[in-house]
Amino acid sequence: MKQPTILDVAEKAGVSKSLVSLVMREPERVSEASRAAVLEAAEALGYRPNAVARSLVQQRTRVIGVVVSDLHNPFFADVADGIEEAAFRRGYRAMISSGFLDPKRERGAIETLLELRVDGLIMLGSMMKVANIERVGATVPVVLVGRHTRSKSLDSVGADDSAGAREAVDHLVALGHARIVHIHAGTASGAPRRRSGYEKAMKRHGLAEHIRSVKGNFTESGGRAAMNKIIESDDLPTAVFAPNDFAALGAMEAIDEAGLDIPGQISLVGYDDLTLSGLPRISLTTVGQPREDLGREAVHLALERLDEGRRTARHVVVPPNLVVRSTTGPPRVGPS
Amino acid sequence: MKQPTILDVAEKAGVSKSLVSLVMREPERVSEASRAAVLEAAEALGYRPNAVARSLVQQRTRVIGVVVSDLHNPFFADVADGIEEAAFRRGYRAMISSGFLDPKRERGAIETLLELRVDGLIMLGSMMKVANIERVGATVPVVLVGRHTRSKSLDSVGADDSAGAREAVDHLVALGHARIVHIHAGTASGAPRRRSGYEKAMKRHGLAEHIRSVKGNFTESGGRAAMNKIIESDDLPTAVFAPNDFAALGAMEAIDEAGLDIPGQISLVGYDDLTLSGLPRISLTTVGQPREDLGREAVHLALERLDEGRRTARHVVVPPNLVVRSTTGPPRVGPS
DNA sequence: CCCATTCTGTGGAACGTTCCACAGTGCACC
DNA sequence: GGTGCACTGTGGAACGTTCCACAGAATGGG
Repeated sequence: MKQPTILDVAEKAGVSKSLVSLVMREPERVSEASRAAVLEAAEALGYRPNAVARSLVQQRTRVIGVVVSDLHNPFFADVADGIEEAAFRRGYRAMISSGFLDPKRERGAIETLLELRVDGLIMLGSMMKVANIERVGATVPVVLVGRHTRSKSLDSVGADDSAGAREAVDHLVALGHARIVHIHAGTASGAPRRRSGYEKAMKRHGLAEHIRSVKGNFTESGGRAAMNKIIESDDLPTAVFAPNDFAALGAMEAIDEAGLDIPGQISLVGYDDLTLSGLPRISLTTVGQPREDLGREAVHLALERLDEGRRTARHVVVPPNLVVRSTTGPPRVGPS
Repeated sequence: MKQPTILDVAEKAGVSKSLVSLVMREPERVSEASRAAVLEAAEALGYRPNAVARSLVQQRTRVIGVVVSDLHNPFFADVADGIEEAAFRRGYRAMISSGFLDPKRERGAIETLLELRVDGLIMLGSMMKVANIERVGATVPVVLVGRHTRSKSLDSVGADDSAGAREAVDHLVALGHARIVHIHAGTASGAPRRRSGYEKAMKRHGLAEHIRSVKGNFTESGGRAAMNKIIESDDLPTAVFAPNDFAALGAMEAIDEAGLDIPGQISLVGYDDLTLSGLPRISLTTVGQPREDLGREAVHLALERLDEGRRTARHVVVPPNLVVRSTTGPPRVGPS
């Protein structure tokens, strides 16, 4: 059970510990003979370098901490994939931890990661206040994903939610819709931009009078409740723009239950392009984000600070893309 | 950027480093006065214990490594949640790493985790050969989740796939089905048991002559392809039992496209009870597994070895439960 | 043939903790 | 009033690496 150390290898190979260390790190700088002896000894003993000891002396772990607000959200899983991939390629690894959709537990996860001395921190869909995160940013580089900020100390990367909302509205207007309602998700990560993007786009099309936002959130039940409220109101819109796919799914359920037809009576647009949104029975029109790119870009930002010494904040915005499926169509013409 | 150490705190508080350490670990053993002085100094400096140094001297990290074969599979996300939860409660934390559905990369993830000296390893849906994993088991406690093994050195926890398959068949037979086809997923994790469970249950019902397995796999496209083959064959069954929900979803698509009615003409049962299977438009009858329990049990097994010194392998089996939704119903009576 | 340079390899300090043996102080008890 | 014990606190060793200054041997140029 006790693992061999560098000293065991050195003894077995008949060399000093320093030489063993050198073989592990820069084999080309060691003579053929010693290198072979060391490698053979290491192999025979089943030696595995102790990253803990290395981290202690090097004052860095080559680990990037990733706090995911919700592991279940497939959106984050894709981003996390991109992060792991990119980190690995640059000689780092990612350590993923869940925030359990709770700012307190998220705070705890960060604290743990910092005690483990991760070199950088990437936050996916954080629920915490930016000011609190900024305090963390004083210790290690922090990158916010999917959340915009003007912070001077934090980096961020996210899709252009405002542009995404505009694309959604443009698409609906092009189909002939005017009475387009937005379900908004309050101040949640990215939600305000989607809302203002919707409002701006509506105005640009001269539809300011039809702007109407109903409070919901990023969950299925939130979308369902909001949609029910819309259905119960006396004027039914011809299209609904949900704040994300989960909410859209909830809205879809509410519409189905009300016996209304999608897209015949109500067109529906989501946001995020989850895998499940592409299932034939769902086939939701939605705004996609380049998820793995977001992850890769986040790693890149962290490493710029870590390895290249950048000190000023950068905020990267990537363009979203509309994915048209079967939940949108032209509105029914004339009075129903 | 340089973080304060225990020595900085000791100096500021005017005590020895040992005392600071003691305050951090067992505050009640320190006099009121010194404790206050130390805590105040720590707070003022923003001191955060260095887990790397602690791990080095304690020869343990209190971290459990989790290798997930595929982060996108929501099934694993749920299990991972249970793991993190249970680990945290017992004073450990989980470090999640992806295997990217590739044995080689899985192997790499394990190696990295071992270099970081995780105290235990939990493998979710591993793609590696058991023999290779057993070698790892010589170093740290390893728990296999969702995969059965008779290994003498590895622990495992999984649902009783055979019983789950039986429940599925029993349900279909109770509805009046006899021509029940199984889409099998070859030798993939858990698949053989589901298949043999199906066969045994069919025999028990005296339906041995109707046993029919079609090759598929655990993916949507695999389920779709298998279902298409079934549809093209000249005798259409009245019910299909898929190896998991993804495959069932693929089968559902194939059935929809063929213009057949579910459950009118074909009943469909999946396996895993993914969240998306509960969506109203999908509403798949499926066999559920207590996912978070699996995670909790896995942590428990690892900690039994770690903290209680168990040395013999344990294999825990938890019962699955059938979730009846809308894709199953009585077969159409008489000749179609 | 001597000196400078390159090539290999070495020993010790350092990283930031924990843990252990031990020291001093004060108090109760006989 | 001495003895023993509980209570607080201390200093040093240890954990397994990396890194640095340096040493000795080999090589090459003049």
